[in-house]
Amino acid sequence: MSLRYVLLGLLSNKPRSGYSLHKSFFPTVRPALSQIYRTLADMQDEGLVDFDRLEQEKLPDQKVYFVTEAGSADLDRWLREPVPIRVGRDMPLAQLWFSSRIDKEDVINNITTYADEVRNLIEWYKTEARTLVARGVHSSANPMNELYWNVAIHGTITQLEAWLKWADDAVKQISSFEPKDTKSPSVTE
Amino acid sequence: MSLRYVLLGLLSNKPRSGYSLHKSFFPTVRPALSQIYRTLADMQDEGLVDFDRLEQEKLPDQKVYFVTEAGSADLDRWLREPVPIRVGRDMPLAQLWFSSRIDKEDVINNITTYADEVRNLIEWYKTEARTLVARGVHSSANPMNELYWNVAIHGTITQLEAWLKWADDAVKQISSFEPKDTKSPSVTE
DNA sequence: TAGGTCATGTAATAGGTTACATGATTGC
DNA sequence: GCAATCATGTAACCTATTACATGACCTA
Repeated sequence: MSLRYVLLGLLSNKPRSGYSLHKSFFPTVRPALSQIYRTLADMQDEGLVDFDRLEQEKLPDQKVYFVTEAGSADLDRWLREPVPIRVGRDMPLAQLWFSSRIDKEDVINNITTYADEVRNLIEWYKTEARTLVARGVHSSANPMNELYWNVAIHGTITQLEAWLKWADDAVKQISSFEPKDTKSPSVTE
Repeated sequence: MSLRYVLLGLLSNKPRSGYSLHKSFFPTVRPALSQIYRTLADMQDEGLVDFDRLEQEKLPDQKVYFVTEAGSADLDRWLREPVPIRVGRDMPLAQLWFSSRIDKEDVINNITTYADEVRNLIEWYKTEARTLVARGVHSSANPMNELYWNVAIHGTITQLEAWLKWADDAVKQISSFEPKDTKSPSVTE
């Protein structure tokens, strides 16, 4: 996902701690906290971010990270540059590739489980995600943010709905498929 | 993608060398050859695969890997188990999230570039991929393979078509969007 | 008093890419 | 003669996950 640039982007909206950055992610795509800390440390070494120490009474100190000039320039450069697409690497499809080794029922079962999970995700993006974003828009100065954030969420939902449609088709095709011999082993060569 | 299981699956169809495994992947999802060699070595250490050395005249020796009993059991276990889905981590969407920092025209430009790439991929999966698979089916004993491989390819195409549809929508929405103030900086607080 | 939130991290492991190294054969 | 194909790998680097470690405060 290129964590570095997402962190730069988030910090450019508002400086915050590693802990707070972690919570800024949707739960569905949230990286490990330890990874965020390490990436921040690396970026600081490279001069892309820096931090102010914030002392709090009764709570632990925070390192409040912000984007430097160099970091800001790097982010803008990245935003203007086309980034690679990755398709066809999904594990469920990889499984299917070799599924003739197992029973049809097990294959259908997996696809169904998968579809249920996707349905939940769609629901989440249509409700929770929209709510989170609406709050975020409120705290942001730029009027374009609402547009872009909605378009981005719409993108994820479009993807998920494509998976659902595919899963339905797949289950139909697989369950209705009748090979010459399923039980009696006669055609071996 | 869980390379280990894809390699086990490919080898379970037919034993072959690391070099040959590399060529068995669609170019769009092909891992680095060095990664394949390393994964094979790891799997051999764990007893999931082993190899016979094939000496060729005029060509370098091959290590022809095959799946062991343990490897076969491991593959079957994995095939029956639901695997995680990952959605929303696509870099183009991550970019969009922070694109209010750059010009609308640059954003549209990126999405257009992306859509062109997707169109090419769709074309490829509908022609080349089908051809490659047709050859593969021919060399495979199990009658279910053709079904599963077609369903898998259909899945990738469905995904790609969803991206295209989204890209069209996105460009329309972004180009028609008119914020209150783009040039004159008046609403700052 | 047990579990959750706030807040920082290290260490080990796994997965993946790019660059580099070797060397014979084949086709243009 | 030069590039591509066949065939093996090592080394460095980057990205990501899981487990472990610390410690104060707050709530049930």
